[in-house]
Amino acid sequence: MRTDPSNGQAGESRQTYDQKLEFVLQRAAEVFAERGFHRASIRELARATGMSLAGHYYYFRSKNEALFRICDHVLRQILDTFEERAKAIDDPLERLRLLVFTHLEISLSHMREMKVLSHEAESLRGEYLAKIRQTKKRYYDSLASILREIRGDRRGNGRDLRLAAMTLFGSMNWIYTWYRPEVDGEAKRLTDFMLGIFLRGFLGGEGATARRAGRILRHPSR
Amino acid sequence: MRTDPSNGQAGESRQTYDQKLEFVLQRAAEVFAERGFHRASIRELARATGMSLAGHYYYFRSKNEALFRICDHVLRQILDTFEERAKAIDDPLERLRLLVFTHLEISLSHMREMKVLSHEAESLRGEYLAKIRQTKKRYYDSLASILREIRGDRRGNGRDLRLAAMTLFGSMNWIYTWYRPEVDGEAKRLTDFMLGIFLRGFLGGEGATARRAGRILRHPSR
DNA sequence: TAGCTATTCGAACGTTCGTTCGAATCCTTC
DNA sequence: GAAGGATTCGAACGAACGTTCGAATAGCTA
Repeated sequence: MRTDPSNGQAGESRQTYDQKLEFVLQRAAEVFAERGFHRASIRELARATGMSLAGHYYYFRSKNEALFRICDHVLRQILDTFEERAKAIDDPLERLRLLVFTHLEISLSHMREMKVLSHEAESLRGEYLAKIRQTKKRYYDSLASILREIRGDRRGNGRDLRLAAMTLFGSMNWIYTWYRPEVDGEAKRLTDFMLGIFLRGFLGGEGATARRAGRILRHPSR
Repeated sequence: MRTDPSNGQAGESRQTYDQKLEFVLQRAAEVFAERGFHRASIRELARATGMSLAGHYYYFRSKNEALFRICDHVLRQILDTFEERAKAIDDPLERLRLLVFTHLEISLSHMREMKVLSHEAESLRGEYLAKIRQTKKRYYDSLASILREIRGDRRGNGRDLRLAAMTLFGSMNWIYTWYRPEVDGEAKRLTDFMLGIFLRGFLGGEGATARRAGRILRHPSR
């Protein structure tokens, strides 16, 4: 049995393994999203992939590892994409728009993985849970630091900042419970809407930053 | 075996039965909230109540019925409390504040039940699921109609209204994932904060309604 | 105290679960 | 076409699950 994907022989076979792993995890995400992690069995996963029950254990050590990989992958995808895109951006308002847009864009294109992440990640145990929480915290810190910068530490306190961040995360992470693509439009529209509500609310509609936010909200740069 | 609580003999014994049922469901909510509905077993519930495994089937027909009762009870509690309180209130801004406050107040005082409702209700099947969804829709319609009244149908469209309602619900329903009473304060503070963000954002900071909302937000009536 | 009903229990049933293991098959390389 | 690792499979394991059922107990009424 192969113990570590990176140890395999190089070339074509390596690629095939990674592709199949991705395929298996994608189907797993669909099954977990539809049925819930604990209710879904690996026998159902077998039905969804066309493989045998035992065959899946070639791609993950346990059901929990499969869950971890799904959660970790989509969470890192959001965080990495945001950090890559934000490298060239200094304006905190633009960085906030980028964070919201990236979050929503990946949420809509990976709805099932996001549902699994939001809904089932806390079922993880031990090291798996610790790693996911650590990445989530890194993500939260990114948002909090942007908000702190936007507000310029002139008003409010740390508790308000925490509430603001959680309020925004709540709006975004709740999407998987109601979003329907044919009704609700695409990521850009949702970004304009949710960022609009949040930013006007967060800045209180007064001051120079708020007026600049008003211009950005009326003429979004992307 | 008793088939319907309301058929029992009257008086003390009746009261005892209802009290014990409430006790059992409260413990069940704690276990379901902590472990998740599918992972939690009735044997664990037995450990939490001090009763035997079989004894629980005197209070509910199935594990699914227990879940339904928990969800239905807390959902109705929010809706009924809000409708009762809102009877005497005409101003839609005040009604919105009442809705948010009631939702948050009951969320904080029944955090475990709310977590079960938000997290596990979609695991229900058949008639149970239909009933919960129906009540949720009634609740959504209440909010949507208030928002429509506030906006006065002057701007935006039905889709925007839907997004606004879901954005607000998202902020409120996400609370169970992060709320810590010693850090985040009580329902009134959360209401002022979340309603403030949402209302300024929803009204766009312009027009007479927005100015009136500004006054209400600065001098909350409760 | 006797009798009746409400309440609780121990024990078991059939099912499904995650996981393991040795064998079978596939695919590449020589 | 033989060799050898990569990949897949059938079959089975023990454990845990939701639910049932008849018996036992508790508590009230007569």
